[in-house]
Amino acid sequence: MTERAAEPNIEIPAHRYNAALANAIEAKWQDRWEADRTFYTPNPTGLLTEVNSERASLPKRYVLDMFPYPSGEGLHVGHPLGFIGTDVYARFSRMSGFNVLHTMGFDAFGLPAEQYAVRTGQHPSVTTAENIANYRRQLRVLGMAHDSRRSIATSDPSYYRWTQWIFLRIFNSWYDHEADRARPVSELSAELDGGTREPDDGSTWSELDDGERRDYVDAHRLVYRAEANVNWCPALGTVLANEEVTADGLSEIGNHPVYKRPLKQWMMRITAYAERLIEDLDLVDWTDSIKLMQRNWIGRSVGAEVRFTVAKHDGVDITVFTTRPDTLFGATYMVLAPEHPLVDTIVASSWPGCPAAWRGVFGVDVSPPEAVSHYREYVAKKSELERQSEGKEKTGVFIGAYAINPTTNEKIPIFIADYVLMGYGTGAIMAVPAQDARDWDFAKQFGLPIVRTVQPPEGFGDEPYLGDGPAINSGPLDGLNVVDAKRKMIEGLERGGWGRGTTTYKLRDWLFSRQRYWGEPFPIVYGDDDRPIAVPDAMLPVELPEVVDFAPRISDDPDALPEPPLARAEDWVFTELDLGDGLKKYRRETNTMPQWAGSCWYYLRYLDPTNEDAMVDPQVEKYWATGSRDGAAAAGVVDLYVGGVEHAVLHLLYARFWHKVLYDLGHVSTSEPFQRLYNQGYVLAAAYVDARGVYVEATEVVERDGVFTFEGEPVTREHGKMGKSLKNSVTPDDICTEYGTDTLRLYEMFMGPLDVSRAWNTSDIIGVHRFLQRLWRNAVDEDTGVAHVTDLPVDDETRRLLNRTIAAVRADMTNLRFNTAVARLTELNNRLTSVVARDGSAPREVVEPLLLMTAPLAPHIAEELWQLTGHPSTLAYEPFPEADAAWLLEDQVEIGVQVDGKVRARVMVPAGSDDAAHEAAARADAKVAALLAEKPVRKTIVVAGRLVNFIR
RNA sequence: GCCCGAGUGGUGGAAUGGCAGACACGGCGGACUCAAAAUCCGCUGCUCGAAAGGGCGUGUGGGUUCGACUCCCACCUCGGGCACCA
Repeated sequence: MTERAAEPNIEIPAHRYNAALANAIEAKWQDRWEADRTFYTPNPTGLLTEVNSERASLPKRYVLDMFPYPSGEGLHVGHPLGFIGTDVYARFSRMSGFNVLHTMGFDAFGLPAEQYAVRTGQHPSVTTAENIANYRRQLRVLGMAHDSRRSIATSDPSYYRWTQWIFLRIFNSWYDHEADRARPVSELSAELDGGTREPDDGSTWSELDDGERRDYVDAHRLVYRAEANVNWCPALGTVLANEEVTADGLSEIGNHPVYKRPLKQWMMRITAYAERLIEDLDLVDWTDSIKLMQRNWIGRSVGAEVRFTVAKHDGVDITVFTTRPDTLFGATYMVLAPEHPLVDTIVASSWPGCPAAWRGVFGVDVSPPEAVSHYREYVAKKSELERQSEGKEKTGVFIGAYAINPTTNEKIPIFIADYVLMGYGTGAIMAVPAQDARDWDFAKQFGLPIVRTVQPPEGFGDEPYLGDGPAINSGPLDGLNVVDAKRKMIEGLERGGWGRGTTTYKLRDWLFSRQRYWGEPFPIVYGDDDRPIAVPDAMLPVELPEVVDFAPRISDDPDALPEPPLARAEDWVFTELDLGDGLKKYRRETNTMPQWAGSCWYYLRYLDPTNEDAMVDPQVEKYWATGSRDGAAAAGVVDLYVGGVEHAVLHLLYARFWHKVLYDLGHVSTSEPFQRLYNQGYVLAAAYVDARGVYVEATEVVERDGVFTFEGEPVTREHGKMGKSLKNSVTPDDICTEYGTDTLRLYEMFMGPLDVSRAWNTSDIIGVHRFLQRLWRNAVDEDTGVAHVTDLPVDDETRRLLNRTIAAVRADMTNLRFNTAVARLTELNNRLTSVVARDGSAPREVVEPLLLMTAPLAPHIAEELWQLTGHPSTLAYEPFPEADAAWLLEDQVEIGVQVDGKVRARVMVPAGSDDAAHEAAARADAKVAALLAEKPVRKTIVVAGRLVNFIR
């Protein structure tokens, strides 16, 4: 602000709306909303029924933000963009007659708190509590109308008790593919015991002993343990998910080297839901681009599995997956993933006659097994960046063995190469260089034969051909197009027992365990036989032990073994429990859950956060999931979910997966969690880089004539996402102090459409601040602080503008177009300014609807003015204004007159007049008449109320 | 490399087949003031013109249409996502 109150002869009116007054009003209303419990949302039954209880009979609307990780930095103005958007929408929804659920929790487990703890010795629970307190303070300053009782933190034992409870529901389930849903494993055991179901692995149930039966059931659970090739990061002492490793092979957090190594891990069988996760995207209102991202991530592909026999190894088969079974005649070699289990079985002890290049780059003297182990080492070390820079350069090693192509009976060499991944399909491919770009590059590199099986068009070059065409060199398939050839090949494979049509997914099972301290402990113990046993529900939560040394055992040695911090809490790990058969000794699971676990279901806990008997009361769940709402029946419980697009795949997919398991088991009544998803844009800001390429503090950069300097040194300007790393943060606290919260809220909503990234520019804020100042001045005498409103009617033109504004703002609010809503309100307010200048007072007929429409955006000033204009109670539940249709119509409308598509004149016509009247009015214009006199008119187009176009 | 999205005044943006540039910032001018600030009023896409008025204009090039920022094709640039997915 540039108020110069300190200078002597300056008179600022005593009641001018400036930062000081705004802050006083804001503090007053924030205190009052809290004291009056204004935004408590009633449940229809159960624990949270006592305040605002009459609203529980209204249709419900559930508005949700992606909850934040409470970092030590606090919020910058980029964070609340979505929060303000949902707050505006929630306030608008309350005024539109909905019982609105809106609150804010904290995704409080996670690596940053743990790393900070390792550095400083401060316990993560202490820093987390401090950070949450700071976030709550900042959110309160922003004027959020949250139901504070419903806030949760995922690291709170009263919350993660239920995360563990859900884990056990999933652990105790299996996927019944015939019924296409998850069912309790107790039912699986009962069916096997009762003989109504046979094991699906060829064994006979009655011949299995108790241990084998348990192993069978364990192997079918939705949560299971498996050796997984994981990203082991010795420096963090933990295993990272693929998604947490950067493109150059470093940990996303901390940039430490990451090595691949096999390790026994907990997995969740999300792949069982692959098909439903794709299909049910049709039920939700998400943007097509987000749906497409999820579909691509799940990556369904339809094709066939083909069995190849291995020459000189009787009974050893390799099964491959291919999307192009029609090209089998052109399979001239085969590639296994380097870690494929059959490699060690079939690798030759010495090279058969083969080109030297096939032996790899490890020297001519090494044997095939040595070459294999060298290559595996090479692959484990190779970073993603190095692979990327290789481009079309392919690497691999011939393992000295041959497979038989079942269609040609020819021997084809078997290679290992890192372009084949163990986690996709069967970890083995048949290579068809003529019809696949990667196989083509590999074949060219290693001098392997290329046989076309699809006829490319005339003039096609020396390249792989991926298009359609008649089959050639393919025996009985010759002449068929790709689709028909695929079908015929699959029939042939199935008849001959060489394969079958099948579908695979890119999606892999979810690696669920972490070797960290600051996460949910698994509710799992091990008995003497080392088989996992679920901790009974009654013993939940399994609380994190209060260890002193919670740091993971970090190491520079890539061969070091992961040791979770919890393993060192021996008093906790070794325990005596009575699991129904007397006190016995058990060992606790020492892995913890990933951060995604807590965020998979927080929206369900918001429904009934204080319930100690259930995750959520079933009746409460039913109300918020299926309770009457405005439109058609919905598949998702949350009506509007707003958050960053960076969660487009992982979080949203994991949460959908958990929700579907809970749905299958009857714990929730909708098949999807989030009905409407909206991705807000990022707040960008200028950032400055010095000569060394290091970011400098943006607030201290000086501009002169387009040249930017920092401490006298020239710096370069860039644009990037606001945040600590670019040193360009602006905090909401500073803006609230300098202009007021309402100004900040209004500015963030006015900057642009919610879903578009926008540049922060503090100097633009003054515009919306002036809007509020003018609104205040229109309703209140700046000298006395008393409202000057009149009950006299307004002129017709103003009344028309009022009603047009109401109609437009209502539509904008519904569609989250807050930027244009602010523009419409500004227009109306500017009109009101002229009316006040003319009449000396403001017509209540305009002021009141204007206040009510402004209230969702700038609630504090709206409440204050509502009170000053004579209303004792809050406007939070006042009905949102409705337009009077009679005043939406004009007497006269201006239309454009085009001659040959060019606008040449504008004329007035009576509203609702017919085409002939439009044309007559247009022809009556002197300029138009002059133009039309030059040449005859061939055709006339009239769009009523819009334009007339004369074509000559 | 593949996939998705976006390119409109000096700036943020508005208009989803029908009068391009709403609203705001910035700029220019005026009123008020000794003066400045604040406030209020007016002008502000580029260009030719003293003016009246004309020409051009939504990344580029084509196309569909009486009419295209909007739909289609190709290209360019920027942003985001993915990593050899058979």
